[in-house]
Amino acid sequence: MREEKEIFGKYLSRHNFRDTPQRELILDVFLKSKEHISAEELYDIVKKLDPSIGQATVYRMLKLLAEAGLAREVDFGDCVKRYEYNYNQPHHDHLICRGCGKTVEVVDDVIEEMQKRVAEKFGFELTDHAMYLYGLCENCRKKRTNKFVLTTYFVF
Amino acid sequence: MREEKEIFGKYLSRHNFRDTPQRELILDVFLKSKEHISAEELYDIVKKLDPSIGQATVYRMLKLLAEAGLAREVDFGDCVKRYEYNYNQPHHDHLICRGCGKTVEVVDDVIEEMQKRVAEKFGFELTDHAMYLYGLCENCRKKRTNKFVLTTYFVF
DNA sequence: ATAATATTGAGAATGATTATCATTTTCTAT
DNA sequence: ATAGAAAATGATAATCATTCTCAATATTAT
Ligand SMILES: [Mn+2]
Ligand SMILES: [Mn+2]
Ligand SMILES: [Zn+2]
Ligand SMILES: [Zn+2]
Repeated sequence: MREEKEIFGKYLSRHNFRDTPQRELILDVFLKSKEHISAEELYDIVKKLDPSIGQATVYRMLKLLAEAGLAREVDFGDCVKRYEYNYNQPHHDHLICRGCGKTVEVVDDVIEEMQKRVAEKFGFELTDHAMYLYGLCENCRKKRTNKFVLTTYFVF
Repeated sequence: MREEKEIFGKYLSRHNFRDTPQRELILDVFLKSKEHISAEELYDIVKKLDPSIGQATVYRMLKLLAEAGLAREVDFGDCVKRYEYNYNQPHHDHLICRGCGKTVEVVDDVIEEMQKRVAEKFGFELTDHAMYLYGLCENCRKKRTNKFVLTTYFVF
């Protein structure tokens, strides 16, 4: 909390950007927010605390946070940019349930290593990657099965 | 070519969809097109052959092709849906150059296997995944290096 | 305090995609 | 071949997240 604000403060002065109450408020809310928040979701919280804040400011701020290394952008496949806390966090990928949207953060060293090798095999130097594993969580699998049983039961 | 048209014809009749000259033309063009084509790009080609065709029809047709299993949707991270030929094709992922956009189709059995295991470890049944490896191709790395050398030369 | 510069909020604009709807086309049963 | 039901089409409007524009305001270094 304290440390992140310092990091961001340094980022601002390093770029001759200015410290404003809007930026401070948005940073506070972001740091307290749950993971994978979208600009709209963040804006909804922020405007309750200060209705005068415009949504463009929230969009702009999230971009700054990503540039400052405090946030990472993710996209679970719906083309809505979501942001997660990224300061001193180890890299991870995501496992997402197609049924309920539940996400799990995962990382596998073998996969990470093989990705690098695959890239090198084709003369590429890997800079980054996007990996999203989609599936059905335990709960959603149960529901799916029940529905199927029910349907066939009625049909025949 | 012949086979794909048959597949699509069966798909149409199975769903009580109709065979139209627009659909035939768009299918023809899609089958001849280069990989990873967007709706707009396909529309640009199609409208030269038949200027009366609307772009909505092209969008609708690509959705049908994906449903019929003839096309697969991909998104290289810019939130533009692209479609690639998918009939009897083995699964593959993509390696994309951040410098020039060049793509390479890749697949790694170890990665595929580990993805399944990671999902299972968290109680998920994997249905599909999106994996995009981003990097710099050999050419772009050379350019990048040259630019860097030049810059530092001038700065110091 | 001042001037230079950055930031803000409102609203317009964007760009890819989808929805709407009146008109036209296809298919199927006569 | 023909009529009638159903589906498809093309033009256009709508959507949605995001970015842009710009006049008004705030911050910062002097
Ligand atoms: Mn995450
Ligand atoms: Mn491909
Ligand atoms: Zn679930
Ligand atoms: Zn390249």
